[in-house]
Amino acid sequence: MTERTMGPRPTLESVAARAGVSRATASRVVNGGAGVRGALVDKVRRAVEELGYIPNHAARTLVTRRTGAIAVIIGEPEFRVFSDPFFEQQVRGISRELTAQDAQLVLLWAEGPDDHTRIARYLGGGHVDGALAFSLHNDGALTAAIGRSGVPAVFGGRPDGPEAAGADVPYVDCDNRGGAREAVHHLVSIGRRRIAHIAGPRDQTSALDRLAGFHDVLPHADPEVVSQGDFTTESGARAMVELLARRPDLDAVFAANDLMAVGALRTLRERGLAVPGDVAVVGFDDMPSVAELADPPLTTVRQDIEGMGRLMVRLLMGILNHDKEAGQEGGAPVSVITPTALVRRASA
Amino acid sequence: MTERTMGPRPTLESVAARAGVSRATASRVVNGGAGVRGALVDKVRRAVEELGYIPNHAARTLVTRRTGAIAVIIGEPEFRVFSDPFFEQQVRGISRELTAQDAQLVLLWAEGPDDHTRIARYLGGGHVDGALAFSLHNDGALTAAIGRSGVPAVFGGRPDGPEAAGADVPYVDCDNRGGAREAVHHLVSIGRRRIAHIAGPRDQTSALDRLAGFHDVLPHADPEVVSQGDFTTESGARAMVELLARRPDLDAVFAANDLMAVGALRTLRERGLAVPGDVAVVGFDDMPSVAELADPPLTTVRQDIEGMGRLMVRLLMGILNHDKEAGQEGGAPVSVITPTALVRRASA
DNA sequence: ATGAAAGCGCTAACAC
DNA sequence: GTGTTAGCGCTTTCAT
Repeated sequence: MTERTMGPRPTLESVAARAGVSRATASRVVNGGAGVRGALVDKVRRAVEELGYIPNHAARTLVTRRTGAIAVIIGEPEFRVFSDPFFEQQVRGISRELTAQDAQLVLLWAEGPDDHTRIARYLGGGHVDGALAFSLHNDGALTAAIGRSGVPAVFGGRPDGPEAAGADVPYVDCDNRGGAREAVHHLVSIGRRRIAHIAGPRDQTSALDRLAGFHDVLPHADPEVVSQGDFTTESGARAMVELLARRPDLDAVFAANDLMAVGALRTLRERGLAVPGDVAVVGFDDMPSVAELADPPLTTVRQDIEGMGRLMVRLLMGILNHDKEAGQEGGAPVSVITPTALVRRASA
Repeated sequence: MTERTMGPRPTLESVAARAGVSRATASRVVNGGAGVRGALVDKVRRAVEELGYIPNHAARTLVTRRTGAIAVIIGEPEFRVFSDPFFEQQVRGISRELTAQDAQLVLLWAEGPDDHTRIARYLGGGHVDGALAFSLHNDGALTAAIGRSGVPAVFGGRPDGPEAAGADVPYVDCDNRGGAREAVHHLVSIGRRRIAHIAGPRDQTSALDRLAGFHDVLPHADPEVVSQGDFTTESGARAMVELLARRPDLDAVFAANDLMAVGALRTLRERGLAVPGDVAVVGFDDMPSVAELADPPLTTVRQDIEGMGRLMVRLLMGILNHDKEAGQEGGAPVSVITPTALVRRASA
């Protein structure tokens, strides 16, 4: 490696000197070179190359008031947030889009209430330009802390709770309600009439919205046909047992996510019921290694999780640029609801 | 919320003014207050409180040349890095220790070769004080890029490949070889004599070291008794089939990780062989939701994964502080090998 | 113990 | 187009 005995790191000053221009011109070139004669642009570029110049981030931030970094805040009401494939996909989408926009991802892991103030301070400290957070349950305090910090933020999933009530925070979520409607419609369209629902946690908006979609199509459904789960496979199996006890004659079930649908499949198999022959099953999410590998493969509602992650970034960037230009609060923040699509496989 | 119509954010200047001291004194107080009269300390503290002053990070970094941020670099030769529970635990340990040290975690996700230069540039750009990376396979280029950047780095797992050869990079790893020895010793001590090994990928040092440990205890083992796996449950099951074909009389098997041990358990069960009656099985890792829940529960070698994550941070911080004081390269970087412990359960 | 002042590296008016 | 200049907010000698 031909590494010149690197003294102190080269500064814009040294680049300018070497190129025989002023610091201002050097700066212009480094930042795109608009309004600088081609000859000089070349000269400066060469100097940058030869010196191995890399702009000093702190100095730049100090004057521009932009850090180029975005915080991704992970609350952890549950164990295993990261192992969750849903989550991983979303963070991956975020990471990719951030990279594409040349921004950095600062990971903030909130493990408990003590961390809320720490995070609020951090956000308030101007370390990042904006924040991305997720609407998990029990995170009212975190949501509030983020709001208080004054840093623009976008949520993944529709926020809930009193803190979010009038707040009108921008978020990205899939059309949970519409997707659920489509799922139930599908069951109706293939002739099912005694349709049950395995609902997700009552403190997660996605679960509530899916339940609402179910009721949109079946407004007169008996409360007995909806059983409560918690998004785990186990709970799905248990809920299916309950439903079967209450309604032995049911001919279809819509589970609020794939994992619970797989649990239901298990119970059904144990009882010797054929799917979809006796009971048709529809899930939600279209989790890669879940829906496709289920037995039988799961008909489910797909959502573009990675895309939602990317969208969160774009939305945030939009808000940041808007803020910059419009000075004060521009138009109300606009949330994005992404479409879902029914994926037909063998289970319904 | 009593929020004064916040104009521009308060600066040290305004704090000093309000406290009736100089900026220098205010700065001293903000940074611990050493060598400042108690009365003044109080005054300044109060001003900070009243104004809601938060130090400007960029300005501070500009003069101190310290960012207070550490990069965590995630290479991704495989799909599903983050879903890996091993990985999650380690990152969690890192995150916790970083928080404890009041440092920030900047996540760098390297998805392909194109990202190497991007990452090298980022590291070289002085955005972070140091970096943490992992020794996955096929990451020679990444490792090299990190090295070239000149930023102090600590690896998780013993690095491999030509790039790491003479480089002598600091790393944190568990005593894979010693742990493997202990596992095999245990099998010997309970009277097993025909012991086989299911090895992990040949391009991962952890797998190689475990294999070496196996040979330490059984130097004359026939090559036939070691079968190749890739750390997945599936591969463990297949490897067990092979071993059984080659050595129908084997009475014990040491798998290089828990997942493969579980696979072996499955094959054994299918063949109607009792564990540990006919064949004793030992794994490696003591993965929470794997070893304990296996049937029968797995005897395995435990390593403190989260602790290793924390150690990576401490080691890095040690290097950073050392660099700062000693000016130039201090003593050679010292890696840490953490101890393992055999956990006896039912399988051996 | 405290203050005055220099300067970290950069961008952005503003002049030319 | 290009250069000059004034800070951004902070830490840190260096006097006092």
